[in-house]
Order: sequence, then structure tokens, then C-alpha cells
Amino acid sequence: MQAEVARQLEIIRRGAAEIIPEEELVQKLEKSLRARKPLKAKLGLDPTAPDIHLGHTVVLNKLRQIQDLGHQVVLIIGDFTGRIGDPSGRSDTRKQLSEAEVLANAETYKEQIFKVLDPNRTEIVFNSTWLGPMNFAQVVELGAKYTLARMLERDDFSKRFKQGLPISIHELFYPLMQGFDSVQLKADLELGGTDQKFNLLVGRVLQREYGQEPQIALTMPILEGLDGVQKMSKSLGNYVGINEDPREIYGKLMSLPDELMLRYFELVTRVPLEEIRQIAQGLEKEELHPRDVKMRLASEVVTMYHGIEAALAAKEEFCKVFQRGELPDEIPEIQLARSDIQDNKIWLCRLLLLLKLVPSTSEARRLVTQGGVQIDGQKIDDPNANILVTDGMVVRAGRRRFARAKLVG
RNA sequence: GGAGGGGUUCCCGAGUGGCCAAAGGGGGCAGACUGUAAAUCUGUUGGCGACGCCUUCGAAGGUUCAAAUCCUUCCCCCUCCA
Repeated sequence: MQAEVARQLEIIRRGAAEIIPEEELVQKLEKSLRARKPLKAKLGLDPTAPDIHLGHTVVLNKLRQIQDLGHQVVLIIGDFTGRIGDPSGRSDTRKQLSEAEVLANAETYKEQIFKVLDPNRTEIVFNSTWLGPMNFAQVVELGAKYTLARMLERDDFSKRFKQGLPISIHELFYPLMQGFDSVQLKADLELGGTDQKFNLLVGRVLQREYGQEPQIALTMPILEGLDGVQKMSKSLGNYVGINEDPREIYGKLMSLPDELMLRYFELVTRVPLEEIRQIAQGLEKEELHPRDVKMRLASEVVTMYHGIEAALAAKEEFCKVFQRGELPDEIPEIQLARSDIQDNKIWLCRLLLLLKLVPSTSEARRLVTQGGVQIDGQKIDDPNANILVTDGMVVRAGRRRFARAKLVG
């Protein structure tokens, strides 16, 4: 049994930032094995962002690994929190969501999340179920379980407090609510990004207060986005969504800074650790070309969410367009009205605009002047050029924007 | 309630009467290079058929030949004191 505990522990450790405390996790694993009772691992989800990207999958992958070890996962949709509008981190209040929106988001979540998680070992609950009906007395009771001093241990709060920035009283309740979720579920383990550390620890305190065995806090690193610096997020535009077009995912991953490849292998793929070590060695000894390693990464990720065939196709297309400079398989066809053409000719900048390859003629001029425009493989760098139009002509703007002109009217 | 600081182009941040479509950085885009949409280097980054014109510096007015810069009112954010 010790061997089995060790095996599970190693898998859980992979990529994890912190396991607090690890000894208790060992005890829980032992107990679970002895009683043949799976552990209950909890993850809270913010119902405002239904588009899952690779950053989210870091934690989800970990949950999947835990499921594969035979344990149970409970996802908490933070609809109660979401409806009030969680201000955490920021002073600007988030928009409040209606019940219908929350439900719709939850559906989208499920659909995407089960690309990673095993539905048979996953339970989904809404925290409004128990937070909604609480009355003021119960809220006060909950508040009595924690102190201001401890609350101010949180980085975010203490910084704001020291700087004299506002901290609304209700903000203090968010960690408590999240912790109370753990009490409600009798969670054994709660996962989250490292930014969630404080909240996860509050859960431990509250569980103890309510006479339960405290959960283990398991934090995962925050994944850097494609820029290699800031955390991956949709609003920063440095993300890779799992529902995106396979070719897009492949290309985006190829634009990842080389230094981040190994980190991505560890955190967003299922490639075994041993193999990742070999890749690292290969890179160090320069036996492996970083480009090839990155291609492998891109293929692994596309395969996870869209299957092996999509991955092969995406790779082929990438080589075609970026290595050989050829045209992609699919080129969006844009209609061009004959009334825009005079004597079979059209001003180049206007053409680019009509084909939606640029947002303005100024931008078109720049692009053309910089030598970024080709028509049927022919480079044209005169922004004043008038182009002879042919039906089906292919216009390339920069490396990766294409359009095929379809004459109508 | 009182005292003070500030709102600048996608973001951060200079600019305090003309030389300002507005420094610098970030990000974006393009080119070169590389069997990578990596790194690096260079260019570019409000709009307009365009060596000129139009619109931008929280909002609205005003002073001036000339305003991001000065004045008035308003809106918003922040700091300190009570």
C-alpha cells in the first residue's frame, strides 16, 4: 500500500506549486485506500468566463489525474458569488450576472470541461444552493469564525489596507463563502491557482471550526500566456482557447517563446515526466531542434482537444504556409461587387479594404509599402497601384492573412 | 466637511502657448534572418486616393493669429486631514 500511496503522491505532485500540507495528503491517501473510499477534490469555477483556455486546463489536468487515481471531483459553480459580482483583486466591480446567464455559462462549461475531466467521476453543484438561503444570523455566525487580523494576511488585502485603499466589508466575505463551500461539501482537497492559496487555506480553517478534518490545499502555477510574461487570459489576448480552430491552436503555440516550451509540456500536456526530461536533455545537448520540440507540443495540445487527425492537418498546413510560403488549404472567399471595379481594375488599397484584410486604407498603405502584400504570389509594393482584377484571385496580406476575391453582381 | 494631486493616442507614461498626430517604453503589425507565428535586428503604429487635408490629449464653452498646454463651468479618479 505504501507503494501505491507513493505512486499517487508522485502523480499529484507533478507540476504542482504547493501541497499544503503534504503529510496530511499522505494520510488522506492512506485512509482512502484502506477504506476504499475516494477522496473528494473540489474546484470552484467563476461563472463569468465560459471560454476555457490552456491556462484553465492546468488545474483541470491535475483534477483529471486525480480522477484517474480513482478519486472524485466536485465542481462548484460560483453562481452566488457571480451574481453579487466578485470584486477580488480589483476595485472595479464586475458585472452582475442573471440566473439565466449563469445557467447558460454552466452549460458551456460542462461541454468544454469534459474534454479534460471524466464525467463519471465529476459532480457539478451550484453554491447558491446553500449560500442563497442563509439568513443574517448564520452569516454573522460564519463571520465569527474568522478574524480581521487573519484576513489581512492576504496579500491583496494587506497591501490595500497599508496603502489606505478601500476594502469593502463584503469583500471579506468572499474567502469565507468559498471556504464555507468546502465545509458544505466536506472536501478533502481543493485545487486552484497559486493566486487562490489564501482562499484555499481559509477553507481549512473553517472546516476545522465546523468540526471537520481540514482539506488539503493544492495549488498549481499560473500559466504564462503566449507573450511569455503575463498570465494567460482572454482579455490580454495571449491565450489559446481549447475550442479554437486546430490550425489556430497549432500556430499560436508555435509563436510561444522557446523558453516556455518545457513548462507547457509539463502543465498542459499529458506527456510523461520522464519523456519531458529526455526532451529537456535533448534540447540542452542540441540534439533536438527547438522548432521540432515546439511542433511536438503543438501537436500534443491539438490532439488532446481535436484529435490526432486535426493535429496532423494543422501541422501540414503550418509547414505549407510558414515554411514553404505556400497558400493554405482553406482561404476565406470574400465577395467583390463588380460595381467597385472600373475597367477591370481596382486601387490596391481599396481592394485590401474590401477584402477585409485591413481595417483602413492608411493601414493598407503601410502594409503595401512595407512589402507585405502579394497577389497571386506576386509582390506589389506600390500603394498607388491599380490592380487588374480576376475572379478567384488570391490576396495575401502579411504572413497569415488571406482572401480569395469572388466577383459578384 | 476641509486641503491637495490627477484624467494624454491600444496600454503605461512624457509634454505646461507655436518646432505636436504629440518623446520614451510596452503591445500590435510588417520586413530581414532562422527549415519556429521563437530569439534577434530594422521599420511601422489616428483617419482620408493623401508630400496636402481632417479629427484626437475627460466634457462643454472662452481667450489668442495660434491651445494637450491659459481661463470658466461640469464630470470622474486618487491622496491627506476631520
